[in-house]
Amino acid sequence: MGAVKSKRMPRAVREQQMMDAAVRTFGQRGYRAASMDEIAELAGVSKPLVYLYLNSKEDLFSACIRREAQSLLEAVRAGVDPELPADAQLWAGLRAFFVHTAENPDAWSVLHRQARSHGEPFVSEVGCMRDEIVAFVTGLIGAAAREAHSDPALADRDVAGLAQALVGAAESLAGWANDTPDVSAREAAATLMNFAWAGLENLMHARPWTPPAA
Amino acid sequence: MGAVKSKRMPRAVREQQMMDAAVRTFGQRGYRAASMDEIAELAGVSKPLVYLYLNSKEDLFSACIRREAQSLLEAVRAGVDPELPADAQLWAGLRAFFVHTAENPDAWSVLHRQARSHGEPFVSEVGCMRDEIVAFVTGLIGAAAREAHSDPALADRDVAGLAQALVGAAESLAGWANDTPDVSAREAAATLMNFAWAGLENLMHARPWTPPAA
Amino acid sequence: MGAVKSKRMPRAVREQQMMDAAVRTFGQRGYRAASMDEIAELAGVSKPLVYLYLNSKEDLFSACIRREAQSLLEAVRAGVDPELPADAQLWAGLRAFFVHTAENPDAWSVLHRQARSHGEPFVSEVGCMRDEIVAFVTGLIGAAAREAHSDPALADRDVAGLAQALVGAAESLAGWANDTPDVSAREAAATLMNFAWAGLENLMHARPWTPPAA
Amino acid sequence: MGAVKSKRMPRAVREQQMMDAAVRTFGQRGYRAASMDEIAELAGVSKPLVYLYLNSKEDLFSACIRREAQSLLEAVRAGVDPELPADAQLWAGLRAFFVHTAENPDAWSVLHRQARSHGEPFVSEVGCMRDEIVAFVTGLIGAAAREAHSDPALADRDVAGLAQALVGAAESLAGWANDTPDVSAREAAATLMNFAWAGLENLMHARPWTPPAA
DNA sequence: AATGAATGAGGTTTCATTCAT
DNA sequence: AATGAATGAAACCTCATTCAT
Repeated sequence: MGAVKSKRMPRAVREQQMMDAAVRTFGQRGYRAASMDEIAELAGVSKPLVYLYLNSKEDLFSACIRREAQSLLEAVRAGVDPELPADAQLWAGLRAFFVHTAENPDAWSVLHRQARSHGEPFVSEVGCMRDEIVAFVTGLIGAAAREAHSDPALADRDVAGLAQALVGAAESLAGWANDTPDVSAREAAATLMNFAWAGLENLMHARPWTPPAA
Repeated sequence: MGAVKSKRMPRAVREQQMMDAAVRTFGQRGYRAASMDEIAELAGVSKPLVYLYLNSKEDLFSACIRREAQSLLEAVRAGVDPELPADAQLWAGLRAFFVHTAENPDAWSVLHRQARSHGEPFVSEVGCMRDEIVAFVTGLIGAAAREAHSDPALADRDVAGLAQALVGAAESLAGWANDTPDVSAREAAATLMNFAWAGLENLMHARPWTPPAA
Repeated sequence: MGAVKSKRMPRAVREQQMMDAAVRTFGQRGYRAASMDEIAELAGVSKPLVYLYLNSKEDLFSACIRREAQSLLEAVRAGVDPELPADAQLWAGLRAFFVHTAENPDAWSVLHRQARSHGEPFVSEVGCMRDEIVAFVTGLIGAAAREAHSDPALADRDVAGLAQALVGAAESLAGWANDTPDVSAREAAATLMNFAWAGLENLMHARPWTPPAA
Repeated sequence: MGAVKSKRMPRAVREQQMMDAAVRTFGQRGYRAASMDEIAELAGVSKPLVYLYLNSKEDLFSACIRREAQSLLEAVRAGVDPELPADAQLWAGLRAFFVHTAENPDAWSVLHRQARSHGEPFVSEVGCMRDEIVAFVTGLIGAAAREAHSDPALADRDVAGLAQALVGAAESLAGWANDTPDVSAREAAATLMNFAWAGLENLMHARPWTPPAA
């Protein structure tokens, strides 16, 4: 099943193999339901080696979260060209995001579903990554507003709200796209972009929707 | 702690007590980490009684999912007045949704986080509820389009995508509102409405954002 | 092997059976080498029941220490008649002590050997019992000195030193008597009494041995 | 931490380093709780080297027992001058004993506590040393009796009992002195000498304590 | 209607020990 | 002379589940 069982690998390589197996197992079974036995077997090593290198189930899970969070962040960053206009950057970033989550569904499950359902060491860990993404998006939205000479200038609070909603919707759509056949990354990105860009424009041109008198 | 320990309750009441305890425990600990011991203790009954009434941990979890899904659906339906215009209906539905998730955070955790991370019997169960909500929202969007004499008519596929994105964003915001202090249900609803309505209007007036040449 | 395997005993009885098995196992194998599996089997129950009733290996060991320390103390106290003269009381106490340690060699091993080699929760626990015994002996020696109208009065510090040496020697002899065939409790007691009483008399008559000029 | 990590030492030296580390670890943690990992690390070598030189944990422990037993015996022997009178020899031997055990508490813990709590290969090993010490003391007591023209001659059996009690008391006091702050080796030796010499004199002058009619 | 007593199965973790270089 | 890589076996502990009343 797992990787070809080749013996006596250098530590760094084995560690990556173990984390690959761990991400797959955690992503599919969840943190609690995943067993170290299964992870070790999938990695093609014995359980004690997993403990020798990665210390404990908790540490292993944390390591996975950090590795995959880094990987996702880098994928998004690598996908955008900072020379382009803001809407093109956002579009590129969303595509990169959905492509990455589609290509690494277990990693996405670890980051989005499992890490958030299992309490404190982990929630913070993904929280950091999410904050970085939100900051990135916030920057893009701000830049877009300036490019459009938005008048009156978009309030910071509105920008933040938009960014939160956008990232939230993206997270949710990623899960949906993964779980639903025949939804391509590009399609998910386009749907969201449509949604998001419209909201942006309306806000920038001071045409917000207002609640009826409560 | 749990309910006052009074003996000899009719079955229906006891069952509800057990499910209350179960929802709380599942919501906070997760499906795997929750133990039948803890649930029984919190419910103020012995473990065999839980098994007598609810059969197994899996059945108990399913029962919780169904009960809470129903409860959420009813809350949303009860919140909207079908006589109002579509945007007012949407606004009311969102508020009802966010109020309910804020008032029942454990139930929301069960539906949104725990049920979706634990494989097949459960994922389908929440899937049904979600489909009903999506259908409901789809209906609203369609109605809104007709009210606006949208021309050309909004494609069904676009409506579906929008509804998905809207529901996804709502789900995401519900978690965010629950986890973040000082975010009221009303605020979450307004943020999302702003976001959503703008996208809707743009689409209905045929001003979609189009991707640059791929 | 173990107790007859009779099912559905009341909790208190089962607990005693488990502790009997535990004392035997801990006494013979040592704290670390004893396995909960072995204890459970010897007690004729399954391992989970041991954990249900006694919580953890550490708690089980502590419980054994406390029970056996109590038992030994009571045996010694029951053995002496406070109406008798001090030397007779000492003699009776020693006999009771050696009889008890001979009849419960595993318990004595737990108290004297195992508990003292395994760090802090346990060392204090036996320390308490030992202190009670030392106090008891100190009282007897003081009484003996007064009965003999010791002149000059025996210094408190000397009494304490004697009591420590006496108890230490008794502890040591108990192990020796248990490990050596053909040494009766009575014989051990007589040897020690001989040894101790002589020291007492010399001290009481102010004939201490003095080191040569260092 | 452990020895400075210098490579390519001759085997004999490395072996001593390992045994130093082993004695320290066994003495503090106990036989079972000590891990070969810890010993190897403390010795500044890799685990396979420990196995290459010392074969197994059991062999390593045995080797420690033998080395430390020898060391203690030699210390005691070196402390006494056979030209002196018997009481001076006893006094010197006790001092040497207590000094050695105080200076090597881990070694003493190995010999007195750990070796005796872990079954057969080890118990015999320390038993040998103990027998040598008892024989040595027996000789001294006999000599003292002869010097004193003890009349009637002290029965061999009494001498043996006394020697056992003396050695037992010494062992016990050694532990007590190590565990109790502010008890010097000299003080422990004096306490015991006082105790012992009095008993000896009484016996030699045929003034034994006799139990009341049993 | 309800429970005290009990367990099979499986989880994480540690450890003495060996292999190949 | 020395070690990095690796493991079989067994330890402690937990949990869903049932039996007998």
